Amino acid sequence: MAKKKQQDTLSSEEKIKEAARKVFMEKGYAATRTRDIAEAAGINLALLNYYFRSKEKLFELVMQEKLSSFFGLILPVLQDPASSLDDKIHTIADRYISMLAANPDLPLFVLNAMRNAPKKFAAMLKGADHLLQSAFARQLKERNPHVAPEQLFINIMSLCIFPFAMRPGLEVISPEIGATFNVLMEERKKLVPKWMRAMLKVK
Amino acid sequence: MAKKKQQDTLSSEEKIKEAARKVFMEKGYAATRTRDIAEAAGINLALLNYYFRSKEKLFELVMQEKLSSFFGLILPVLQDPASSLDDKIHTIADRYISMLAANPDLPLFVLNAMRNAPKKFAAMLKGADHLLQSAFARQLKERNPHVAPEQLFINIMSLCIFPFAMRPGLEVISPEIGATFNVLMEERKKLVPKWMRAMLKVK
DNA sequence: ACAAAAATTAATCATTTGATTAAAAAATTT
DNA sequence: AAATTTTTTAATCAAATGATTAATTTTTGT
Repeated sequence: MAKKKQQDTLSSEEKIKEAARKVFMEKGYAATRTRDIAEAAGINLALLNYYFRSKEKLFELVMQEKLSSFFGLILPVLQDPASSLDDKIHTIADRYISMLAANPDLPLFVLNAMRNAPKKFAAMLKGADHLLQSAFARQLKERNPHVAPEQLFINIMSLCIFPFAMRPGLEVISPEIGATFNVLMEERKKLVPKWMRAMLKVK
Repeated sequence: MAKKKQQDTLSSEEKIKEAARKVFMEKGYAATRTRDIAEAAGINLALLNYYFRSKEKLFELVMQEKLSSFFGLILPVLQDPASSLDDKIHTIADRYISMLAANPDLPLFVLNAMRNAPKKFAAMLKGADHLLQSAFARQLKERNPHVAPEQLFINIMSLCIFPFAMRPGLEVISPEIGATFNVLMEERKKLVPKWMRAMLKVK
């Protein structure tokens, strides 16, 4: 109960943000009612607009946050010239799988955000473009000149992120996978680097 | 102009279905207004309810269709005991990449549908569960007893499908990828099988 | 303790939205 | 061609929804 006071003392503004994160992540922008958020936050509907002006502004705040945590995790790694390629691959796999195990709705939320508002997304990622000039791309190209580095970048993203996006479907086509999903993902922290090394040998 | 007559003669019911496919795929269920569909179909709003009773019924029709084309493509391959493992991998990669190049919105639509209505999705896929008892799973296990077959199943799905789901994001972090996306995907038809073979050697 | 500012609420508004109704138009049947 | 059925539309409804307003309560500063 050491943390109880802090929870109860959460400001209304923070309670609304917290509720907005939860509801927007679970249902997406269009399916979310501002009343749902107000109820989840335990505050009056008008208070939401008092603090955040509008549903859209509140959503952009949440989106900003989520995109930052999603890409903030990988961009510094890609651009680090000091670490080795193997290090980068290991770090990306390990961090992404850990983060997504704790935030299972994040992939679909980010994918939808990118598709529905590419302009806003581009604005938020200003300066983080030009993947192909990154240290990661250079190292991939050095290790395997036969395959375009963007292909291998797509691969590590796919292997780490997509399993979480397809989880609900996996649970239907194989209940066993549903039951052991977290174990499988934990295994992937070590497997993805091994698979990437194997793929890097392919011409 | 050989087909022109057929287009113009499209029945109202079919025009509505066609418009519903387009709008639902682009915007998702919640963000779609029945009026958008009516307008895109060039018919009166009331006619939509006359033929399809409700927005939800119309959506389920479209979802049924899309899920069928998405999974109908892979399930027979997985269960075919006659074809080799390499054949299966090649067929899946080739067909998925071709289909998704022609239907770029399909992955996100299917992922959202599975997450938002897993019950309905399960009902539609009745009899297609038990992936782990499929010929594909058995062949994976024979070829590489060290890695769980579900991991490799997840991998081929990820490598084929995820690139299309992340395309809008890729275009932002690397405009060059955006410009050459279709070429990259075409290359992947041959690369994915090579990568899968390489991964199958990993213990 | 009092005034001013900030936070919170109930009530309400204006639009949007899915759906229905009743009537008109078109097609089909007799 | 008259009657019947099917298709289509304009008008409208009721509920949902994002947002505002005006009043009340709470907090802060003096």
